[in-house]
Amino acid sequence: MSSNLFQEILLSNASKLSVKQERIVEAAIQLFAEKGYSNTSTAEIAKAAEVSEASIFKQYGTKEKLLLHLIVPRVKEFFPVMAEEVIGSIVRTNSSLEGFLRAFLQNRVQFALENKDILRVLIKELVYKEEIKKEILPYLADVAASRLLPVIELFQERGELAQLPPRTVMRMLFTFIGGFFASRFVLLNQDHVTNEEIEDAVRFMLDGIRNPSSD
Amino acid sequence: MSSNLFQEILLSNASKLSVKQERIVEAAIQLFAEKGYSNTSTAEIAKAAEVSEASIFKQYGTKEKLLLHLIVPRVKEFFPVMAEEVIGSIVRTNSSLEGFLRAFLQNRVQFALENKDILRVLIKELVYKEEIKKEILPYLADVAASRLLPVIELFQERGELAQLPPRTVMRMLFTFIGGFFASRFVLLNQDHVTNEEIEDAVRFMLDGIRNPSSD
Amino acid sequence: MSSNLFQEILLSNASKLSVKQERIVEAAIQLFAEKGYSNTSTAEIAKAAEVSEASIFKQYGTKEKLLLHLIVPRVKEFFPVMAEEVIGSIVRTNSSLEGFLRAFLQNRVQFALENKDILRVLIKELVYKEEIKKEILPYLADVAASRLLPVIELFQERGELAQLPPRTVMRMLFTFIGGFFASRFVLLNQDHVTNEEIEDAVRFMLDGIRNPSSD
Amino acid sequence: MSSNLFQEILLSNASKLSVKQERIVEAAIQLFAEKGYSNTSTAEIAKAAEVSEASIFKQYGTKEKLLLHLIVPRVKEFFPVMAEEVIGSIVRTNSSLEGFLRAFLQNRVQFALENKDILRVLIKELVYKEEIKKEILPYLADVAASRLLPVIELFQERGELAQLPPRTVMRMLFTFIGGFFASRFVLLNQDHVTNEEIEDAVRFMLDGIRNPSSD
DNA sequence: TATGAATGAGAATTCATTCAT
DNA sequence: AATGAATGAATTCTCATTCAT
Repeated sequence: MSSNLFQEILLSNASKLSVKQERIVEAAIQLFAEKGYSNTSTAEIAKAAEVSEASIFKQYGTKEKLLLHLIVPRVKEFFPVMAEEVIGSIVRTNSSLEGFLRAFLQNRVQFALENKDILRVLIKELVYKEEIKKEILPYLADVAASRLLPVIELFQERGELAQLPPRTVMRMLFTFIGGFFASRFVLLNQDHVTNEEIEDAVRFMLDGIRNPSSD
Repeated sequence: MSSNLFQEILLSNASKLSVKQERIVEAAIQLFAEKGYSNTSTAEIAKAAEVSEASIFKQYGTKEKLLLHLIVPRVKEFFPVMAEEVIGSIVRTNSSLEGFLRAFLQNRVQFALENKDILRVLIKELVYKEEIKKEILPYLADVAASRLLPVIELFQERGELAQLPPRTVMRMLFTFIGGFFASRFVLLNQDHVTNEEIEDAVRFMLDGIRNPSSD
Repeated sequence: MSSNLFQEILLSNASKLSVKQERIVEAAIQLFAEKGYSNTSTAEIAKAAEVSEASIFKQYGTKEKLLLHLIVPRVKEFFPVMAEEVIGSIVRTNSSLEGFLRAFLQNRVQFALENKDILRVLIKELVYKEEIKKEILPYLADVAASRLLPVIELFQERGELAQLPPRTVMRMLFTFIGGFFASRFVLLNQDHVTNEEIEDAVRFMLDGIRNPSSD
Repeated sequence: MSSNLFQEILLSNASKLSVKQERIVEAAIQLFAEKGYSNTSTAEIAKAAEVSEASIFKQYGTKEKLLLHLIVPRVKEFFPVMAEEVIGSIVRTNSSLEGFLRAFLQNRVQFALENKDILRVLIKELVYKEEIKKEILPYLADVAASRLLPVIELFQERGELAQLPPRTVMRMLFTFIGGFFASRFVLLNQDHVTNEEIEDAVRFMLDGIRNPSSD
């Protein structure tokens, strides 16, 4: 029943939100980020947004649709943008693999910090809610793969990247980057990420932990 | 209020469970693993376990205590064991860093597959439930650090491991391994892990993705 | 935790109640009066009031708050009024001690009969529920003392009242009048009080049981 | 269904209680006295008595029977004794009305203090529980009347007591004494009663509050 | 005699949702 | 467009009671 909700909302062009609707969205994001969708009642959202519960339902129909209305537009905005703005531009500037990874991570961390709450909601519900997972995970995987694989292949052609199957490289990067975002923003609830941390991460992705001079 | 629950249960020696009580535990683990603690009602658990709801509460007092009674003993069992059995033994056999990582990952993946549901519960609630996170995460971090840091230092002395701050190495490994377990067992809900996957992971942790011959 | 409930409700100006809300109040008073707060379920109240249980909780939050919302406004109304309307006016008309006691008792009995159920609730819970006792008894004692002591002193000045410590007189009167109301309206559940009973009571308060001509 | 319970227990000769049974009785009396029968669970009693809940039910069948087993034997012991020991003896010693009232009140206050908890239970449940009231109140009234009326008539013959209908005198005394006990031991939960208080009460019962020299 | 284990029937409370105004 | 009022269906938890051992 909810399997088409994601598509629906994905394709719909979000109309401008009124002041009250904006308040609902903000309150919901914040509460969902903190306590999770399942542990947040519509009454709490209404109170935090200073609107009536009825208004929420008038606007969004069900609590689940509200969740999707929060997540989907940001997901749409998050990953596709990754393609053009981030990857494309960087690659064309003939940057090194290291430069690319650094810029990519910096850029996405920046974005995550600016959208921290919605990211927390996304990660939490991706882990917790089967419906969300089933709807969004394949989409994320597809989009991300279509953006990242060409880059990986490009760097392999340039000889900067180990000759592993591109999908293997991608999987490793996703595993690490996913772990990075989940641990920093959800588990540790960090409000900022130091340059050092980013450098460590870039270094790890590039070279791992082995002492290169050990033979 | 619940901050002592963890300690309490951690220190308590679980008494033997009757058949019905065993059924409660199994049903709860399975349901929590699938739908999450917050989306599982005690009525569902009772039905799945074929006991009365009252029996659950007689035994565990509250739903939250039930959750902790599922998680805590396994967490106790999971990590400390890591020290002696896994790390210790492996290190003493003078194995290489690569051998250690491979054995470690194989061993923990094996353990995870044997305790998949409880691991899923743990990861889900670690991400979702503030109380669980606050109680268990520091404990996990402590135990894990006390086990892993000596190993890291050992391999650094042997010159096999890059001369990075041990805590940095540890953080990177946790990030990756955490991402590995969370993605495989929670997001993808895999029932097995191929050798290839493990080899890829070991390779990535050791050497990253850079082409070593690129200079 | 409930110690501020009384104050809260005491100070709050009850808003107008809808028809259904009025029905809740009536049903609750009647049931609490008959069976006591602790032996009345919210389901029973809902059924008697022909509303849903949810409506009760939407309106009052908890069962205990409902109880206080029944009691407090009436207590407020009951005793202060005693001051101006009853005592004040009577005293100023230069009535005798006997006339005062008679009028006072008649007036309060009249009031009690008109508010019999709520009085029964009050007395029952005053006796039974520590929280109610702790919150309301001191308030009742204060208000009553502040009204009655001046009257006692006035009649002592006039020489109509025995030269006993005013507080002693007050305590005796409270003991007797409290016993009178509790026995008549709670124990015996009387629906009316005869003039004869009032006269007997007035006589007893004034002169006790001793034969005055016995010396 | 419970209307014969009282008679049953009243007529049964209580057998000696075992140690555990004694503990049950003590725990129940104390808890009922504090929180009331309706707000005390059998689980609490079992815990306080350090026996199993099953033992309580084995012994007493139902919670209500337990209550009656606590109350009835003491009520039996309380009032009949009043006849012989208290009233009879005092009257025959040709004591004055004042002496009688003083001795009576002193004696019953003493008894009440020695059995404070059971008295609190009795008063609370008399006020709160219809079944208890219906069963015990008539019995109390009967016994008390049969003891007190002869005394009243005796003092009237001696001319010490006002020439009022004996039942009227009795009712006034009950009202006052009931109010005295209820307020001191239940509402105020006093642990002792001063001589002064007793003197004040005796004085009030005898002479009321009127200034005798006012004519 | 004593009790550990189990439970059916309720209890208070919460929740997402509807609808008339 | 917004909401106050209302609720059916759960939800967590409690309770007196039973019974096999």
